[in-house]
Amino acid sequence: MAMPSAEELNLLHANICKALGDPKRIQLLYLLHEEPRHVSALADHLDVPQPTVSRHLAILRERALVTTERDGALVVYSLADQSIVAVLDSMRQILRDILDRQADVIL
Amino acid sequence: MAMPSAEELNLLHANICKALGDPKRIQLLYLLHEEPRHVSALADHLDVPQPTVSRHLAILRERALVTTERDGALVVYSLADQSIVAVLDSMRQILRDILDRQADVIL
DNA sequence: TTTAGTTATTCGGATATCCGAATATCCATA
DNA sequence: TATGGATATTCGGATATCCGAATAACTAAA
Repeated sequence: MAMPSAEELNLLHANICKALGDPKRIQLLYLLHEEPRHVSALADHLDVPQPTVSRHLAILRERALVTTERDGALVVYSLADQSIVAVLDSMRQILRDILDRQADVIL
Repeated sequence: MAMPSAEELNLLHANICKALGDPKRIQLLYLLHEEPRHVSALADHLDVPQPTVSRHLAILRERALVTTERDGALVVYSLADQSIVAVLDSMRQILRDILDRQADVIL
């Protein structure tokens, strides 16, 4: 993947968007923006079972959106690139504008 | 949907990301950023059957990311909010940074 | 009102994603 | 090396998404 073609880049781009396309994963990224956290702390914050969080984290990890570091028995997750939350914030602003303009948006 | 809860907002947010999570739809948004275009023009540019483009456009339309205007027999699509491409560009930059750092990213 | 051109929808099967539950793996400590 | 806590993975069925093909719906012009 030294020089991805425009087509490959679009595919990777879409895969990142797909990784963001889940409410739990969005919350995970915002939580990790506050501070690095280990898995069970994230599971507590999201109030979902630990295996579910681990699967979501694996998806973010495969896309290289988060990184991991071992701390004894814990695995601490961090954002690979803090600017991902800026992207999420921009999208949220667009969403607010859309909601202001019209209300018949698919839930 | 006057005052969406944080949870609802996350869901809408994820739905927008999901709408972006397809290479064809990303290309559609970039094409519409260049200029408003009608359906068959978009189909030609993407080299996919017209019904496929219409279905992708419907997904973007349901999320209010694009708007339509009739011009005789044609239906002209436009970006509802031009800043969506800024978001896509930011994501693309993050993607480039990721690719620069490591190569084992899921295709 | 017929015809031709443009766009939207439906149907079907293949594929992908989701989650709960169970379990495997890894690590530190005793 | 045995134990317990933390994390990752696998399996299964339900659900969602994808695309090609066929067709329906709409528009303008004859």
